[in-house]
Amino acid sequence: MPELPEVETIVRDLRPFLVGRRIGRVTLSHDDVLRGVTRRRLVRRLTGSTILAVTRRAKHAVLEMEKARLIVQPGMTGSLMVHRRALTPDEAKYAVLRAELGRGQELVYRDVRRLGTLLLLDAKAWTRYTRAIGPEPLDDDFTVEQFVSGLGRSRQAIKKVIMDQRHLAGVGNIYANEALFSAGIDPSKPALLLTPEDHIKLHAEIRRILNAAIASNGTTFRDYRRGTGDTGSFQLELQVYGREGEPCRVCGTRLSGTHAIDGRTTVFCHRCQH
DNA sequence: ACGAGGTCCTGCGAGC
DNA sequence: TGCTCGCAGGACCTCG
Repeated sequence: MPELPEVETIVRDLRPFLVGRRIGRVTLSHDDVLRGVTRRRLVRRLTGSTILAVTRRAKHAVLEMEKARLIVQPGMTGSLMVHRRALTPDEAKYAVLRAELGRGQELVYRDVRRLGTLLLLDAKAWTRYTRAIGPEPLDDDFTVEQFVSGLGRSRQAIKKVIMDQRHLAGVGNIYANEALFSAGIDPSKPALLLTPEDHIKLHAEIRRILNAAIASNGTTFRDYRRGTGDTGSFQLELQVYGREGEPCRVCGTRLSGTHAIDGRTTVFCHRCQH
């Protein structure tokens, strides 16, 4: 679920509540969200640590502490928020990680499907981890040239390539669909067949849409909630995602849908996109 | 090297 | 009403 704009929203919402706070009691309901760390080690490392910074890399929220970083990858249904009162039974039911912050506040990672993951990385492991992820599309120095070199000469569908986190950070299924529509590019077009004009348009549209989605606090299609617990509102601005069979907002053509690209829901206008 | 497909999980809505 | 089936915003793995 959460793609770059959703995680960016979460991180911005949580930052004022988390920076400088010391973590008290920590509980974990399921071990299956952990990667490369045991429950025992995670709990021991978090307990008593002070959160120094809350940042985002790709689709991950990063809590930086003195000796380690907690990486939260929300997957499809993960959410992260600070509760300022006792959790309701429903909130508690899917709370995977709970970390007390004092003053009756609690940081909660909630994940219904538990496809999300938690990692605990030291400085060296973090460097290795972040180096394997592609460039941040919203960085000031993310140029068209950098974008094109990241695409490689792949014959794979452009949609799959821009969703590949090794090539580009943070773009998931919703924003890949939207950016390709706005750029007028067929999602199944092999990356190596994109024209220089395609590159310029797609680079610009990815950035424009991600920024617009952040301004709307993300897309709540179903589960996504901001760090405040509220929904985002970019779903009101989606042009193609979730609109299969409905008329294209530009030309009125019935929007097509397929699962042929990497098995993911793809919606596009066969008249506007080539 | 690449594409296809399965896997991890649970909930929900459609259809019977 | 109640059941089963397919599908869901992600990422990783194996197989051919």
